[in-house]
Amino acid sequence: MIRGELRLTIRIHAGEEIAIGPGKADLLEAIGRAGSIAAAARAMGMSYRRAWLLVDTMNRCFAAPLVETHPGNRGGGAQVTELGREVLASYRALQAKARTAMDGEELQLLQRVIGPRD
Amino acid sequence: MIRGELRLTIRIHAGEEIAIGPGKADLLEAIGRAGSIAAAARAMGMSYRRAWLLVDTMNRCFAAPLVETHPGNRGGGAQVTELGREVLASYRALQAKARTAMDGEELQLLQRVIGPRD
DNA sequence: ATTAGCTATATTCGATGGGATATAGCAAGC
DNA sequence: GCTTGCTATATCCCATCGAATATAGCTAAT
Repeated sequence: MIRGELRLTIRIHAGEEIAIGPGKADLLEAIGRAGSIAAAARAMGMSYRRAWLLVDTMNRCFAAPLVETHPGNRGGGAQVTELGREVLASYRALQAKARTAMDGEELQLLQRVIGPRD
Repeated sequence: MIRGELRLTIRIHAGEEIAIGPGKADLLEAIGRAGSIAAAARAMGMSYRRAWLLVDTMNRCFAAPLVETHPGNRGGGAQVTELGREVLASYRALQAKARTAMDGEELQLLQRVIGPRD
């Protein structure tokens, strides 16, 4: 019998665009680890184009860039800025707070009544 | 200067499908008010087809239907079942708990650093 | 019986998102 | 100076989503 899986999505919008959400947060982390947009994209199994577009949106939505980029092979790549780290940490903190806040009887009820067929 | 708008999305998955999320919860409420899928769809500005598909998914994902339907003009329509009301109430409670849990300095930081341009 | 308005379903079409691909420019190492 | 692997961008193609449309069956009121 399949039980319900909770998925919580936090997005912060800036007008029409999504300044940060789950995908962008993950990408930010991946860039921090990988040191470049291209390597982060490969690690996440996403196209460079998509990763670049996400970074571009983030950088445009915030008061200052979350990711700094430099062209070139050995000297090039991308780094997460100080603001980027702050934003990421705040986003993760929000996720954690929301997640723990939801533990309770309502969630258990919902998960309990999820489909006993297939 | 545009400030960030928070959007919190709670989804409960049953395998591949979404058993309930923000759109289905709103639809459930609209059906409760309108008394039919068709009227609810009109009220929400969505096609009957889409509304029906959402209802179908909900009914299949849960242990018992959240919406009971009856064909026909005057005697027909759709009602939210007791389980449907429970699920909706629980979902709304989860939303409220998560929303209030997120109020704090992290959220304020995020909203403060959202784009001062355009 | 006819009509109205619902459920239930198939088909078609247009918009959108994202992958794949192709350049072009740049910086460091060889 | 050549190569490599990054950034930055345009183009094309395909899959998916949902609106629009078209039936068909049902039920109650007229």
